[in-house]
Amino acid sequence: MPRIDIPRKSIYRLSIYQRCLQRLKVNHVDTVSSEALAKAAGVKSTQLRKDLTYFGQFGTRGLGYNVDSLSSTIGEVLGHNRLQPVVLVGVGNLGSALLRYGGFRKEGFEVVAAFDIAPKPQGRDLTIPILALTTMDSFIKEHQVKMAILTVPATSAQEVANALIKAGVQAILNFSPTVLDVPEDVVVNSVDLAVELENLSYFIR
Amino acid sequence: MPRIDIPRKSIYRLSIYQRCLQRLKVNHVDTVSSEALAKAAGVKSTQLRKDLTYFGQFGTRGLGYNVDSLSSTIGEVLGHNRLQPVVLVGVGNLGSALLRYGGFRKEGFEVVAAFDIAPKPQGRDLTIPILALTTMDSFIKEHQVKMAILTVPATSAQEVANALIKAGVQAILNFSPTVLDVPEDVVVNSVDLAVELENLSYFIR
DNA sequence: AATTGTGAATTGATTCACAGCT
DNA sequence: AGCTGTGAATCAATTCACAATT
Repeated sequence: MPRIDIPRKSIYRLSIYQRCLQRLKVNHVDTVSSEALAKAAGVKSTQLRKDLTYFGQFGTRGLGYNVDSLSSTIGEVLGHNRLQPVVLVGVGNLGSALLRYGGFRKEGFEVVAAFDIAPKPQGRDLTIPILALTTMDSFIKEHQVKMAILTVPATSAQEVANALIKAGVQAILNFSPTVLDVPEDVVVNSVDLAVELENLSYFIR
Repeated sequence: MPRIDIPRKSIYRLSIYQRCLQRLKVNHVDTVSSEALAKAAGVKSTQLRKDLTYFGQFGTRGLGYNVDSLSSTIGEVLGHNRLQPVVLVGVGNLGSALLRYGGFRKEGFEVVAAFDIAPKPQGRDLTIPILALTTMDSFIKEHQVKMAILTVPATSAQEVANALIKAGVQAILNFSPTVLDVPEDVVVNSVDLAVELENLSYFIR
């Protein structure tokens, strides 16, 4: 696995290409040029081609890419052609909104359980069980969950992250406004809403 | 304003330093070295120092940085020492969760109004008015709003973005899973939850 | 003695330019 | 003729190494 020297950003863009391809598929387009796909994804065509060559050769010179096959190849590369179980920890405002947000499922992720210190009765519209934090470790081990969404307050984020990792979680999508300290074989993507806003405010005159 | 050749990522990190400084302030620490602050922010000390020099010299050699003054300098640079009004468009699951999420206010942002095609009666716990999309343009102009949070479905994202920009919005925090096409004097930060998850799934073995 | 600030070196990502297929 | 794939060139960001300062 030469996963190590492929730019992180290329992997991100792969997801974006994937989404554009899906849209093309819906519109019954079956072939697309790097030029056209790149435009839809908001990047240069050379970048798209370079991104793809990290993983192999998927196009036909003179013609372009087959939408179906490129899409399934990218799916394979991203490792989500099978449904991936995910747990969510911290059922506050944001946490419960994410639980209700169905968008993950069609992208290949299934939130199989949510955990909270106060395991409130799940809302009528929720099918996902909200369980006590104390049962998290065994649940993760039993269901071999590798991914987690972290929506707890900043003060407990590190502690919960440690527990997740100890139980076997390898990737965390972190919404808590904290820098998590994790072993190097664990990946964290942080989404910090305040930081995003602050960043924007720099650019307005 | 030499805003143009300062790495975007440096600006992001500024926000993170800011948060760490805030924490130090609470703990009554009044001086910090680049080494210590960098560690808290999860970066190398040279990077922190380089980031800061884009804006000036704020430290004392042999000693470090004054927490208070560095924090207020960064606040100035990021342009949010005054309260910044923000509108939110699209009061679905995610949108209403963000409305309830109070975290923005203490970072200097105030969500002054929310808009939706179907202006549902605002929940009992919400003080923010939820208005009809048709009133958005005049509201934004009247209140001179420069920033918006976009939480509408992908299908209407571009259209709503156009309307926001036409009304005078200069920065958009976009949660819709779409690539927005905007004029170059408008900044967009996109948070795409599915892309973040997909990206993580690449890294788990 | 400690720690910042910064030019130079390095590493990494993007874009160019064109060779190679279909 | 058209479009991909890719080594080379360029551009950008990070890290190093150390001079400057308190």
